[in-house]
Amino acid sequence: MDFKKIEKKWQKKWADARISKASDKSKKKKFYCLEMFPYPSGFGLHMGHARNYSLGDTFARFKRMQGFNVIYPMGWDSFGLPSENDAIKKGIHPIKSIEENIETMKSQMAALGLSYDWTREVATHDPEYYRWDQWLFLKLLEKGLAYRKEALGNWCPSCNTTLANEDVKQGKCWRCDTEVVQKKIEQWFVKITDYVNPLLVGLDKIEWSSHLKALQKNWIGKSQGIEINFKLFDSKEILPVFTTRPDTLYGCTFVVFAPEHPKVLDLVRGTKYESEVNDFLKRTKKLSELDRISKEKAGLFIGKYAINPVNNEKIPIYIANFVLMDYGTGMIMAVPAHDQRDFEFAKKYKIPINVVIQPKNQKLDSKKMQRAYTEQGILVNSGKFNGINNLKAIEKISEYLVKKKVARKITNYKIRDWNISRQRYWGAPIPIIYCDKCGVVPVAEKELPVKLPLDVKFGKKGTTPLATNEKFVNAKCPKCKGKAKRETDTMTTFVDSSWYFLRYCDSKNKKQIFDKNKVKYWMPVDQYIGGIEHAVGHLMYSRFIVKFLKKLGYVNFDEPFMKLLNQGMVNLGGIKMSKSKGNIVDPMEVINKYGADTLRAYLLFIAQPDTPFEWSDKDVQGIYKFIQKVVSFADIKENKDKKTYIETIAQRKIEAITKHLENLEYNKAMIELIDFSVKLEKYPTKYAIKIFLQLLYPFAPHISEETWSKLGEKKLIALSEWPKIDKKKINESAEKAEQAIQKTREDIYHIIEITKKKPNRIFIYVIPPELKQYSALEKTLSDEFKANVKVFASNDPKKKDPENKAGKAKLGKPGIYLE
RNA sequence: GCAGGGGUGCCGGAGUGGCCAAACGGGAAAGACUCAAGAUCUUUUGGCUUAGUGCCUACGCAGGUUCGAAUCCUGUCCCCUGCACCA
Repeated sequence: MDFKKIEKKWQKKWADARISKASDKSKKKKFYCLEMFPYPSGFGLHMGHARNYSLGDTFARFKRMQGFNVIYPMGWDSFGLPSENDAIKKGIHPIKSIEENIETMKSQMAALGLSYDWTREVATHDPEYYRWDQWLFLKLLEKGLAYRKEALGNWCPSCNTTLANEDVKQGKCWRCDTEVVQKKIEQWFVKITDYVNPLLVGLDKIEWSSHLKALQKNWIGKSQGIEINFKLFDSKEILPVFTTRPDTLYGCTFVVFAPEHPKVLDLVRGTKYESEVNDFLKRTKKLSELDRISKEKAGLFIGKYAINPVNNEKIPIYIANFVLMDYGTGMIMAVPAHDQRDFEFAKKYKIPINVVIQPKNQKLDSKKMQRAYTEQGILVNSGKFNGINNLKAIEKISEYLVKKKVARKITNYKIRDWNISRQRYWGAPIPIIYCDKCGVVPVAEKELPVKLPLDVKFGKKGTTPLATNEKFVNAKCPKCKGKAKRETDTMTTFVDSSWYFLRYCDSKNKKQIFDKNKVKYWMPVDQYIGGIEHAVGHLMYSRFIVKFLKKLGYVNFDEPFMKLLNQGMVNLGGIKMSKSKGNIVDPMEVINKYGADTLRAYLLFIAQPDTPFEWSDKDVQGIYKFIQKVVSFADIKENKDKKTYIETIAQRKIEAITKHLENLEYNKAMIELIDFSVKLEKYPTKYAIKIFLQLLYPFAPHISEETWSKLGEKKLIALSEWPKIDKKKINESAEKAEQAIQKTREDIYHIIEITKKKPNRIFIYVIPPELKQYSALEKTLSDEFKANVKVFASNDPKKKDPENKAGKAKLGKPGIYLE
């Protein structure tokens, strides 16, 4: 079987028939099927891509057959670090490597039989693309959503750039796994925090997995509580703290500042604590984020006291390494009796522990406590709130404090503004000019794009490649026309990818980011497919940008991706396939050996699409056998004996496979297909085979097309209509079954009558799938009859046919057998 | 700690109230073909077994509902994934 030849042939025929073309002008209902676009890597497609795109292509082909006007585009997330690093190491300019890589990957995608509409292709390194990144940036700036500030940022020492919080996974760089350090640097931020509520509320509208939604919810980290004002002792100064547990306020025995809190130095200035505090700050600063977390709680009394507003107690003020500057107010009220961290700290520094919540019918002794009591309970030592359940007390004490004007209700979020600056070359330049006179000046919209110069030097220490091109750096101030310098940072590639799906709708537009009407027709994306690693990055940014564009009036929807499927990883040896681990199987090798259809069908069959699976060559061979069986259907002899049976099966398969595909249960659909093929082998009819091929086509398009044409079909299967259930056939079959059962019942009575014998057992051997009804037949027989007879029905001649069991009774044909 | 998802035979993985000792694929065993291997095909693959259309034990564990439970309910144990000194 020459798969390569067959596959090439059909790929060409599909291209000639333009089956992938998504028409902007169509009366059909649209369907937007999208996969996350790849970075054009020098290593080409990996198995993860193959899995991702097989899922997408199968779905797109399915939807086309269902009669939708399907847009199924592909493009390139072509800015980014790897090619820049290659440029430094190997001296190849990114523009060269990227464009070569794109060509390679494109041909690999073709080999896999992916039916993209290439007329809509985009590449983010194209100035015609990134000018709209810059345009977006200017819009954000104009609306006050982009700002520049010097702040502690996540710095990856290996990538030599800052990272957004979303790029840091478990304290490490998402790209290179290097531990991230904190570095103070001036960067551009986007106020994604202005959109927390829409981002949260919008989740209810979209069909994403609860897991993914939870990730985003977690990341946004909404928590409602109150900000309580503690007074500085002997002063009018107010120290606000944020808490979600005002019910424990009576048990607060100290307050703690984050070490970096600016107030701290003010408070100790000129006191005997100053040098000690400075020492402590120096030590904490040295620690990386990770070390700081893993280290034991450590802190320092700073010689000052605060007043607990609820009982006017004078309590000491500390600084401590476990308090975060960028959450809440950077200061906490510590309740050692009921918070484990505070408990440990209090034990270490011998601070009093006051129990204010107790379980019912039990007294807690603070001296004997081994750990904080964090369960529910009844308030004690809490003045007029004694005896109240602590959950209820949260509300009561809050109200009391708000009334007293020492607190206000507040909602806090964990999510931070989005740092978009990268100190790297291969990205979209940020369209900003710095003028000594006028300050920060945006480039005018009509001057876009600010082109990324190709003539730069790589690998110069202490500077970025962009800064080595003086022609680029030195610019005229747009305002005063005086000498000025350009921003040499570029944007994170996540800006590029936060709107590319909109550009597909109108990829050639030179006048505007896109035509509103075209986007209105195609968007939102009906089915998005991609990795879960983008849960809080790309998927959050895209939602944000779309909401922003809606506010600007550019789009009329506020959620870009209605349905999302996160495909699972492909493992080998128990871990994810990766070049660095050396455990990869190259999809192209599999295609060369077994053909694209085998690879696709295998990837879809082997596991639920969202579950990781272990690669197995043996399993691939199993699917290969199946594919070969399909080929043999082209010259199979019809067997009309069981026409009704196999045609009814066909109806069932249409129903099941359609349902499974709609639910993205590709593996189950494949199981049904394989099962169908087993039955077809036994009772083949042309009608059933044709339905089978149509159902198989989205999964294994080439071989389905080939077999289809060998059966004498002139029209492409790709252009055929998705099979519909033929109710007549189902009814017909049900009727037949009903008749057969009727007849069986009569026959049983009849046989007994004429033989005058009472059989011990009756075995009904049947083919039709309505086995349940046969099984129920026993119940319809008379009681007297039932008392002596066992009725058994089976449709499995293989297992139950005694012929196969040590040559017992002959049982070749379906019918009634009495013993 | 918070949040999400799971426990089915040798393995992967279907099955959500009776066609279930459990689909489909892999593995293993036997046979056919072959000088042989591979490929292919056929059969077997929980235990007992008088070989039966039988009995017993089984879908993490323990109970419950039901004529009937892998499937529903309650409790419990275990595993995975994400976030995390977030106050």
